Amino acid sequence: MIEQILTNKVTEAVKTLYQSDAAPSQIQLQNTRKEFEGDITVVVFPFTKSSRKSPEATASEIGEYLKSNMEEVESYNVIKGFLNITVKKDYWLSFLSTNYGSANFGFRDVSSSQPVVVEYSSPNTNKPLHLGHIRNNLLGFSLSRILQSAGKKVVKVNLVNDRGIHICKSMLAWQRWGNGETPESSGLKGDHLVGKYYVIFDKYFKQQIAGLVATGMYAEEASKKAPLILEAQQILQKWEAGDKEAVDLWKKMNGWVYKGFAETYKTLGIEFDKTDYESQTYLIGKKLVEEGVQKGVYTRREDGSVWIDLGAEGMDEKLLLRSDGTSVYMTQDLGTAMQRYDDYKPEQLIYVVGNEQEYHFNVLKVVLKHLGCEWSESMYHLSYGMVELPAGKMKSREGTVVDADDLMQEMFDTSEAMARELGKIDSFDDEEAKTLYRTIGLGALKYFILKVDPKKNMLFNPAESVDFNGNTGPFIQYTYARIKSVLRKAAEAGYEVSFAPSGSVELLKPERELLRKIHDFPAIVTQAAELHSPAIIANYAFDLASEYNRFYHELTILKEENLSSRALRLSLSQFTAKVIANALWLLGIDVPERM
RNA sequence: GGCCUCGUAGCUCAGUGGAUAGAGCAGCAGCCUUCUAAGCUGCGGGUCAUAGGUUCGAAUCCUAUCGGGGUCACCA
Repeated sequence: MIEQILTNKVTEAVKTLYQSDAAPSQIQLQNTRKEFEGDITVVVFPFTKSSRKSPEATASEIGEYLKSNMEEVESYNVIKGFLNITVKKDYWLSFLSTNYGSANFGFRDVSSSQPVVVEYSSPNTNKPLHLGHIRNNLLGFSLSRILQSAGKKVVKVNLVNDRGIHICKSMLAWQRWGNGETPESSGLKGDHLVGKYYVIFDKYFKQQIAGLVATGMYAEEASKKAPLILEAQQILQKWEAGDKEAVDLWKKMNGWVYKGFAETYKTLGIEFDKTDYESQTYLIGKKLVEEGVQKGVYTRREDGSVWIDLGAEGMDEKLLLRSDGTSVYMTQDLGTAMQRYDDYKPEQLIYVVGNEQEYHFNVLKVVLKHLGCEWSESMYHLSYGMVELPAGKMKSREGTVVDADDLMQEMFDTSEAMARELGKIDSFDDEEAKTLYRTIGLGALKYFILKVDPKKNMLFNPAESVDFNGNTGPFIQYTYARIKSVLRKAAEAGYEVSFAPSGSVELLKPERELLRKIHDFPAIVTQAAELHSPAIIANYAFDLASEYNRFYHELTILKEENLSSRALRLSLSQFTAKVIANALWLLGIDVPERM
């Protein structure tokens, strides 16, 4: 890579010219801004201390040194403290000809021995997936692909929260008001059916609370004493005791939900290597807590509850086990983490979980450390922000959640309407058209969500998310499809899409800009993996597509009569298509051959 | 209240130590006998929340203040 060579040569220049060692952090390279001539810019301000000359003079001296000592340098110019280097076209052309046919340009082979474990999705089994889960799923899936492409072995894990009081609420409501309704009899997706009874529970529960409050009870007390919640707790106790009736119902309803989830995951296009269930891992956690008590790092109180005091770490006292011996959230996560470590000895253990749980994960890390698990340092919480709606926050109880299945269907419908309006599918058969609606609808949704920095809260505006113009997934997909069309036309005309480097071919500005952009891709993948941010890839993909569109409009391709130029532009187009496809693949977005 | 986090154009977002802070949307004006107009070009739009500080250089780092969000459960 040219950047590496340049870094070395600049170090050498500073050493030779000023008898001084430049620290790696002092060597700042950046892409030259478009309004100036050049490809790569060296910022020379850091060297003026050792040169004891003006920034301009320093830049000129280094520029002169590079020009005579580095064969890739064509020329240079100096503006203030910025040394703009123009790289020889031979470098660019050889970069193009050696890489344009490579299927996995920008991706590294998997080289790590220990895997990175990415846990994401992690749904509760009492209601269907919603918009918040979509952000989670897309981030987790995309991050997995990014890490893998940066050379990591990746294991994608889903941790299903299949036990607890919330499930029992749905079970109770179904027993009482369900009349034996099943997904088959109702025509509802399993997860939606179970979610329906969760809502029914809540409705009657609220009525009971209101009734108790009317008799003079405080609301807080009423919510603990309402008959429905007491019954749900009884079911939970029965379940923990292994009561057959409770367990059978639990299995049946969870089965419906899993079927529904599987469908949603499939439509969304995400998958897992392994699925864990909390009903199986919470016991490991309990054992760990016992161990901690025996080691004396956790303390058991008189009532039987177990605590850890994290005052020394600037945190609170934290409950690890209830007085009745049942486990809490932290207990389960301890168990799950330990199991992950035992199974994989991961290089890094990544949790894709909302930022409202930041404190929880900080505590989890420290609690494990107290147990002597130094590996807890390798846990990384990818803490993403909430998805807000124009009307405000999503609240399941107020019916303001955006259901995942509904949302995807809406995207498909909109893309269909749009494609018809634009007359895009006249030559498509039904099957191909349907695939296109899905590809584009999902492309719009995924890009809309992934282009935002994970850690930030984001606003989901339904009207804007179905927009297919501008900075959107479909714009990028369209750029790809158009390149494919050009390549098809070229093949029909008998032009060969191959590039033989030739000294006589010119490299015009739009071509050079496009090549520079493509040249950045491998570095972008590395950066995205380091920062755990699919948004970096998304924004890059848009920049690249924009760059191609400028190239496309400024230069003819098929009508170009100079053979070398046409070959250059065709191979450049093909290269761009490949990189766009690779970038979108990292985001889990498919590309259409035609649109 | 303690801790965490965010605040950039009318709106949604890029930009985390470098040049005159960028896109898209929305608004206005152009471009389809042409390789796909889901596109391209142009115009207008900014006290980078505020005030200090560090630095040759700050939207970016530090401190304080203001504003939004989160969190501090024998919920998950």
